[in-house]
Amino acid sequence: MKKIVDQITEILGTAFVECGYDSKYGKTGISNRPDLCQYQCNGAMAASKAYKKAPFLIGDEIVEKIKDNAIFKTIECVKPGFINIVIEEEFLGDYIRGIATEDKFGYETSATEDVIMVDYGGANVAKPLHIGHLRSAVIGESVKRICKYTGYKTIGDVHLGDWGLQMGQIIEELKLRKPKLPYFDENFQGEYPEEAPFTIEELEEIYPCASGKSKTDPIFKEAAQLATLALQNGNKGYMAILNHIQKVSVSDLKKNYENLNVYFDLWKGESDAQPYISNMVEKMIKDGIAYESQGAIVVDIQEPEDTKELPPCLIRKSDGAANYATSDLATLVEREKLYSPKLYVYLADKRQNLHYTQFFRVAKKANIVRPEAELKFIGFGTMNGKDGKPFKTREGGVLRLEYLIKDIQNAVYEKIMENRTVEEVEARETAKIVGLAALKYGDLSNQAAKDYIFDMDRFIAFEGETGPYILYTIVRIKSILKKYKSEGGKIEDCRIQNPVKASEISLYLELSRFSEVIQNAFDEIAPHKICKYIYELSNAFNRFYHETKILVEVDQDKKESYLALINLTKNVLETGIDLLGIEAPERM
RNA sequence: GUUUCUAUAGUUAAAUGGAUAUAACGGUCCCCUCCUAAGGGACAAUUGGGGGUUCGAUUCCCUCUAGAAACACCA
Repeated sequence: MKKIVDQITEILGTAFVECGYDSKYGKTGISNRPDLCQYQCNGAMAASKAYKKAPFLIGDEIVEKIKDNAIFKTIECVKPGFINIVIEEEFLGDYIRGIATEDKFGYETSATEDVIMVDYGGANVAKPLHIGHLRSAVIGESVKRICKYTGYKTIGDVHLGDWGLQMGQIIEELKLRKPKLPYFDENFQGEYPEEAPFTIEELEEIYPCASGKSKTDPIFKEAAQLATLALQNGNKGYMAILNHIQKVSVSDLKKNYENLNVYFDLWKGESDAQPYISNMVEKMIKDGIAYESQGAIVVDIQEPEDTKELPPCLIRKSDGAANYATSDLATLVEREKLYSPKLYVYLADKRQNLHYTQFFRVAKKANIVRPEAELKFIGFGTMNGKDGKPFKTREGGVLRLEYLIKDIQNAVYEKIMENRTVEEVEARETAKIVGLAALKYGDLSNQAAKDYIFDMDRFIAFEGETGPYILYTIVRIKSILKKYKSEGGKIEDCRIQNPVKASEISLYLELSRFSEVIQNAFDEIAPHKICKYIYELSNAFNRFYHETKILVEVDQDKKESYLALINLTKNVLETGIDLLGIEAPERM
């Protein structure tokens, strides 16, 4: 269904053309002065310069041309040259009746076969998720869902950190602890055991221990580097260990991500790119793109139009091992081969900006991706404590993600128990859902690129722009609908009438914005736009709710219209939170 | 040193170059005979400094100040 703003833009665009101006001046948007009008067009002012004519003269001409159109209740040109528009209730009513029955509330999908690859999560094997992984998972999941909703085939890849020095460190430490394992016996011929020689708990202890040693003990560090290289050269025993590490870690990570409502389509890792590396690097050298510098292989990425200096990208270390950029590039080789995405979205800490700039440029320069493929980096800021510094535990350590989630769920539980008399089991269940929503909404409602302050009390508040407030609104609607159904009513039979009261019109207008918001959130890859929208929609509903008695309304048509309206509101809100990766409980 | 990002009410955050900068929290006040008051309404309060481009700048450009970060063999 064509969006209301687009319909108006088209009418105005035609009028501009008929009056001898360019159609682009017809561009109309939501008014930022709701007290004056619902929609506004600023084209007359822009046109005034191009056509050397006073803006209000142009505006008047346009208004004169279309003022009799049935969709406008009022249309006028004011002060410098704004064209202010209020639409007819009937037109609005028609539109809302339309979106209530259409798939995706009338959102016109791009409906292509194109693929969007979302690279997020970024967990490392052998290492539990900590708060540093929160934003990538939460924002990435939402971005993936938004892309999918707009009609693209979307693939989410966790892209595990399972390669590089960290693996060498673990192998070396394991060798010191259990030297008799067959993996370390070069003459071992048989099959390696199926069972991993460690549990996830041991692994999570081995890794920081090894990584610490590597910093203080140069002998250990060298051994770890050798092990890394051996692994990268395909040492059989080491590969088998890597396999164990992956298996043990992935099943644990899956569980943890599931608790966050985050699901990946692919569980690939850096190690999967390994087979592509040598050919890729050789080709780049042969093509004259990559060259040797200080023993390493690098690629220049400076371009003539650059005003600033960009350091070259290192794609092979002097000891011959692969590094970060190498595996990212080689991963692209595989992704191009298997999926040829139209768009790649990478989510990572914004501090990695330079790395992504370098790696994208190399990918383009070496033709690793097709020229038309687009590579986008969404860098996000850090989650800080109330002191404005990166969030730490009381002891100054890095907080495990599961503990953070538990903390917030417990806090919500306390709050539910002090307010209501709900069964403990139900309160626990509700607190789980609401707590997660509070955390995710608190994160997603900020622009990704900015740092934000984690304030538990604010996030779990039921007032203000918070997850719980949105969920509360949904629950409230559900409870009215449930009551209606229990009295024998059928929501499916209810038909939406044209809006009458101001609060009703506002609610209709909010609902009509849905498609626009989705498009905007997708274009800018900005989940916070959806947060803002569902918050405003909730507000519009609550205002309407406050002054409208729904179930006791005596006029049957009106009552049914209200019910259909709030049902639609609920559906839109539920779609909205789903795009954020949030769920709503039945009761709160 | 070079480069990047950030700067908005007391606090936390919004704003395709548009009108009187928008919300929330906190503050002051008001509203339940009523489907969840876990709600609604009212009031006070903000664009770091200085230039420029523009009819019009929180937004674009320059500069200063303050904070954060990245700068080849970690990922």
